[in-house]
Amino acid sequence: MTELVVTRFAPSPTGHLHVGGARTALFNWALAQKLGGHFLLRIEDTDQARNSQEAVRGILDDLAWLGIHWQEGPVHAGVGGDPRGVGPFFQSERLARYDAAIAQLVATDLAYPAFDTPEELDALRKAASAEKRAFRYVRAAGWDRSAALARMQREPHVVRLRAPNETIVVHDQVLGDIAFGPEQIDDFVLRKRDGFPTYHLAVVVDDEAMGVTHVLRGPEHLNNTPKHIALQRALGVRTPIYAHVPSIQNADGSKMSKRDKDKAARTLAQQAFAADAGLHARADAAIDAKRLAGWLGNPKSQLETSELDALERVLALDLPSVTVEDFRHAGYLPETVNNYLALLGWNPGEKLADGRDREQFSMADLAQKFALERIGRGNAKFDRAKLLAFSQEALAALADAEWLERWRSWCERYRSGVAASGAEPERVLADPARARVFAASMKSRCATLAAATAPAGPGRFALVADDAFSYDEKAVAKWLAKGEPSGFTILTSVRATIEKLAPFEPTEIEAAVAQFCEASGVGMGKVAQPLRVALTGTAASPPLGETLAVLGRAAVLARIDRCLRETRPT
RNA sequence: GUCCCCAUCGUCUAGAGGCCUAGGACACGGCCCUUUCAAGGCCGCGACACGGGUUCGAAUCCCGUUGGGGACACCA
Repeated sequence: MTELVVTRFAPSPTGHLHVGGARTALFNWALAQKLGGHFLLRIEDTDQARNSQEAVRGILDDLAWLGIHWQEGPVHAGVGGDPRGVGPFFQSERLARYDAAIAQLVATDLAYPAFDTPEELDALRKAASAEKRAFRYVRAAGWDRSAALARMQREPHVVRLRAPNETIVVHDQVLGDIAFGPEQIDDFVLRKRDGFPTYHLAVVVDDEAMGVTHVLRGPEHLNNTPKHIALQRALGVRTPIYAHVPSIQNADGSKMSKRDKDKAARTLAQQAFAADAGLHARADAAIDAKRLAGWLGNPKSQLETSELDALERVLALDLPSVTVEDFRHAGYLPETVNNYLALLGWNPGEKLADGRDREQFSMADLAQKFALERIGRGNAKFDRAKLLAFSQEALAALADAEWLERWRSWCERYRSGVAASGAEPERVLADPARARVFAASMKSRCATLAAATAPAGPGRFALVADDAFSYDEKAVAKWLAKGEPSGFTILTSVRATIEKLAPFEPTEIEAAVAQFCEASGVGMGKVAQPLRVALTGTAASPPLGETLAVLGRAAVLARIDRCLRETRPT
């Protein structure tokens, strides 16, 4: 009888999923798929101090967007997971289980109550560090069990495990066997003063209760693993298979974390305020002035996610993307994020027919090919340029209709930001034929969905009103004012051709313009560039046929007229 | 400070003792294509951290050095 493979992702609800967490979730999901097992989601909300419903919702939403679905876990108002959803798996709702484990351990004298105050422990730690030795909690000599148990009934206390006096070997599937000597496992806390379990207890009890067979997690947990094994032995339960994946770092080698955004925001905000004191008024409208001042002055403080978002918006800060939501906002496809993340520390090890390594794969490929043996051991730096290149390629590979659908829903979700940039997606979306041309011409020109609406982006010209763009002076001088005949003259005559043209589609437009060139004996550039300047304000745009077709005849004529009116010297 | 982990082009990586003159991708540079901007095609630049072993033979195994990362909470 083979055991059902169960993997899990167990985030604590402190904000949107960051890339490291997303990759861990993805790997766990993939392993379960590969082995025909279950992937479950468990919210580790045992810290009463930092814990938010909003964050839970955000994480669930992030996972659902990525397409990482759980067979077992929280059921949350239509977000992600299996509709049969077993759960909810919130540790805060499972306190009875942890207490039962504690009772068992205390009864067998494998755990004991301790009454030290946080201040006392703090003093001990300081003393240890002053003497340059490692602090290790040990039960005082002459400890009286029955007195302690009696005292436990009436005094606030924590419960600690009696750490075993033995070396514990972790059989890590990525790193190999790692030995931890007894001096590295002290009598750590299992249950806090507030009655909530610590992470260590909750994780061990739940992994056992949920039948978890494989634990894939970040490297920060490696040193916790011997503690977990010690606890499993005390409890008399199995030890799952462990695998620790390397961390994801910033370009400078520091660990990639949510704090990076906060730090970058402080620096950028200070610069912005220094450059323009008037910005203070705008910032004050968005977030509490006192909070803002406190945060600016104290590098250790952090803004709430909502405050940070508000500040980012009003000051137009360009903050680094670190969470899944950031990348979604930045216009990446979920499959691209998954693909890139998976490649950070894992690869399928396949060669393509042309000799290149397989780097691009789908979720289905991942589910089929994922294997622990191919997880790398070194840390990986997050390379935004490569992600962008992946995004570019994935977007270009989409069918026009698909691109359009993705772009439409992106625009809807981030409507306010799109509007703030001055883009009006409805302008092209309103007409299916024009929308399709837009999609086709944006696909190879946009590395992200957001690029299409960006203020200086390639789709800009099609998304603004006919009188809402300005003319690049240099382009006007070079392509309209100069030459014999001048661009203005050519514009006037080509206008007549355009006015009569039907159907108004890329191929026909291209042909008509080519014919016009032929007939009037001027080169293509002499016609195309003046048209581009008149239509988009600049000399750069998609091919002429696409540019005109996207705008539609009425807009094209209106823009030519406006250009003649506004830029032609009288 | 103590403990743990890691180490191939700038970055992600392939590499399981001879297939390695170390392969691919991104980035970068050049050329081609071209009505502009892209996209695409071709070419180029570019790495086994260092020092000792083991072996007929080391990027690959062992030891040390150096460098990087992580952990040392009543956070997870």
